[in-house]
Amino acid sequence: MPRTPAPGTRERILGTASRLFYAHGVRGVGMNRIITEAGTGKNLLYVHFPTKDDLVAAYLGRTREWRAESARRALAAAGEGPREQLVAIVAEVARIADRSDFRGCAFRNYLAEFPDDEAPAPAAVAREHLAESRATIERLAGELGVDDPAGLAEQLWLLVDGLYVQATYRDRDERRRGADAAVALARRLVGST
Amino acid sequence: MPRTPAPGTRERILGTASRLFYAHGVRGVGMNRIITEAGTGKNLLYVHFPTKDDLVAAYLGRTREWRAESARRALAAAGEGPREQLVAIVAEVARIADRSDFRGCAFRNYLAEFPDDEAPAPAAVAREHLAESRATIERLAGELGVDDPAGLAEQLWLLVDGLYVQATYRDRDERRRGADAAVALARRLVGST
DNA sequence: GTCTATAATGGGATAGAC
DNA sequence: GTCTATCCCATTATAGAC
Repeated sequence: MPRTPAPGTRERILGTASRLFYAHGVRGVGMNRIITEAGTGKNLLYVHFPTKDDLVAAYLGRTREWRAESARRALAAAGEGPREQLVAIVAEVARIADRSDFRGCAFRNYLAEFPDDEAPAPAAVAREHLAESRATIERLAGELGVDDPAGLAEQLWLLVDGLYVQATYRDRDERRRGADAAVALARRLVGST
Repeated sequence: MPRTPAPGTRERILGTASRLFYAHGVRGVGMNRIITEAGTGKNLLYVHFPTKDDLVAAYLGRTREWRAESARRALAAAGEGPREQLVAIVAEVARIADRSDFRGCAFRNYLAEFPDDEAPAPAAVAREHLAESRATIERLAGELGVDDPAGLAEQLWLLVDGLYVQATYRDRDERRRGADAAVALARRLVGST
């Protein structure tokens, strides 16, 4: 019976690849660099991830998981009403966008880099995450009982989009100001005190 | 005496390259493809643009010019007060973002694709354009005489950022709704009727 | 047998030569 | 415009270390 391969290997490769893809862009990072920085052999990487697209899809899937987990925790920590939950969503993005190592949304960055969906698997992960995030905002806006829940959801989603893209080109002080403005505006939009 | 080169050649090359860079991303378009689709010789292209970075910088510079011209026209068509001018800025972006061939902001897309500024010239063009656009909003917000002009400028800038990034991944119907929401929110923020 | 290290392969990239 | 030089890419094959 063949021995189980070292259990940490896959995670180590994926962690290194994720860090590099996120920091420098997917096309800006070659497989050789991932192999070198992960300290693994070339063969082993291709056992776990037969193609680069598989590795990219795993990177986006991993990012999607921790983003969903982070959002889930933020919603759990907020009050139960849809008003508090909507503010919590924007505030969570604002808090993330304020981190020094944050360089924008991995999914939006990926779709900007590959507009033609030439790699179906990673593009699907990115689009699914965006659709799911947006659906949450639409659902909460609907529970709010306002006149135009769809319009409110659009406006809040604009703030989320804006927060993310600012992180791709603004310095940290500017991002901080953008984050504060986004949270303040979100509170105003949902009619919170 | 050597004949003057055909005057349209440079523009034709640059036009073809711009269309391709914008549609498929800078890294997604090779020089061979530009040469083929422009119907020019390889020599001629490298005479006008010695390196790909030169061509990319010219593409962004050209885009910057028509964006500045379009914004100038929108401001001239709007009322003279800062209130109307600020709404006109957001409305102009919303109108552009609604076009079927629009695929987001060329500068934000470029910076998402090349986060490391490895090519100094194009990155400088992109960052200068963003800084200049933002300065216009800050100036107009300052002329408005509100309590927190910097905060208002941040909020309007979030809308502009959001409008642009939505165009990179949403379909046209969704973009239309986002554009309407952005203009409505901009009016509300500046206190317009 | 599991992994690393390295060479080899085929394709496409920029760029230059003629 | 075609042809070539040089390089980097993803991927595969080979050789060897523990």
